[in-house]
Amino acid sequence: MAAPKLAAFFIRIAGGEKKTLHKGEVLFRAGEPARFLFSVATGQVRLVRYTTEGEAVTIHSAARGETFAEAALFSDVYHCHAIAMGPSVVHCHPKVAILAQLAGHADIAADFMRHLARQVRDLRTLLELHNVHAAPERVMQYLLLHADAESKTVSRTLSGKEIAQQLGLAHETLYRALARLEKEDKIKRTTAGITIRKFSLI
Amino acid sequence: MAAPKLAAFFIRIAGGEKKTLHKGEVLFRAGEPARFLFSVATGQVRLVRYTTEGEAVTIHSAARGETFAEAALFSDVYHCHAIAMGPSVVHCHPKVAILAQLAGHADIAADFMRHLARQVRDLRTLLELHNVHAAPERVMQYLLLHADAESKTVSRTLSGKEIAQQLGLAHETLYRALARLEKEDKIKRTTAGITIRKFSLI
DNA sequence: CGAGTCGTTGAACGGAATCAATCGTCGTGG
DNA sequence: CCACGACGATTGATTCCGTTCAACGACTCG
Repeated sequence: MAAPKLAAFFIRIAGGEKKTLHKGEVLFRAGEPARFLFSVATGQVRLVRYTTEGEAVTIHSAARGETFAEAALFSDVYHCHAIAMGPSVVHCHPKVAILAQLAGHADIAADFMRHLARQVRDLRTLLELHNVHAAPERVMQYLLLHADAESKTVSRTLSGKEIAQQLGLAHETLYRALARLEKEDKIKRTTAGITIRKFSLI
Repeated sequence: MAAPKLAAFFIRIAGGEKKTLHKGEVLFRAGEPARFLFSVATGQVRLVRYTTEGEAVTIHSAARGETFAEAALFSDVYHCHAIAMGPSVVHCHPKVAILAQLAGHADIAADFMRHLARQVRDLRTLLELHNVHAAPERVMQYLLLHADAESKTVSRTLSGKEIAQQLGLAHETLYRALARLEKEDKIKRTTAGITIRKFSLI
């Protein structure tokens, strides 16, 4: 995923301040003036809208390393609520500073576009992955897409639960799929990560 | 979805030439120099990679109105293959022309960033939608997100099959979900579109 | 007037979610 | 330093519902 890179990009051009949230704390509400973009250092922040009946509709769950509210750059107010799902730390990047940088430096603007385009591509790939119905197959393709080309290994940067959430699987299903793939000798699990035995992307 | 708007944006700044593809025709291959960005006028184009074993991995299915290969802007070569899934017409937008416009006009660059950011937001929303497991609920939330605020109606711009594909559902399941929602009096289907009876987003 | 596609409903199967329980590890505080 | 709690990883049993296969009417387009 390119999200961590985008977070680094934000930090580089804006120098954000940190903010610590406890579980359930509201970072911003719909209608409030949009002054910051955010990146998640630790924890998880969920963006939700509410129906007139009070039912919540989740727009996005930003996990560790991901950014959110980029659209705030082009909007006066936020259009959803941001709520911490657990104890979390977020970086706040002032919108005006980012806009100034983007307007003043064509190379920085190009960088930003590159990062957005990459994120679009990654999201579409992930979305396509969700259309693979068989769990072991979906996991295998995820691993193929994320494996290092040289070592054919996916490092343990994300926990199993986090990967399962990305893949839209229950974590039990993910572990079962991994166990099955290992039994079929398609992957090998070590402390370092998961190594692919048979396949690799051209 | 914002994709159609992005397509219009491309056309506005680049003036693309049309290209007609028959089913199975290859638009570009991985490794070829990236000279164009594309938008789908009619039909459907699929982006795929292949494993060393020859197994196809779909990266993205670009439907009518959507754009693809935006990442080509920042890459010398394409990193996947593009294949028409059926008889299709695509607009080809010369990369150099777009880059020149983006570099020369800060307002156009800002437009492009806005469109990319919107697309990121839409994709994340769609991704989140896939985590709703119950089909009627998923369909309901899709309708809530896409309904016109005034009329509370989703117009029939996409066919049922296309919506089902977006939602990651078999089309039969979508129709069953719609039938059930209508029986529960939550929606009303007319020739104009689908009207939401009870809910609406704040 | 066919051919093809969309919309719709039925029946049966399979597999993922869910509930539940266990084990290991890490950090924390007493 | 150890007891405790929290959480990740793992496996088992059961339920449920979405997929799949199948069939049919309606509609459009050539």
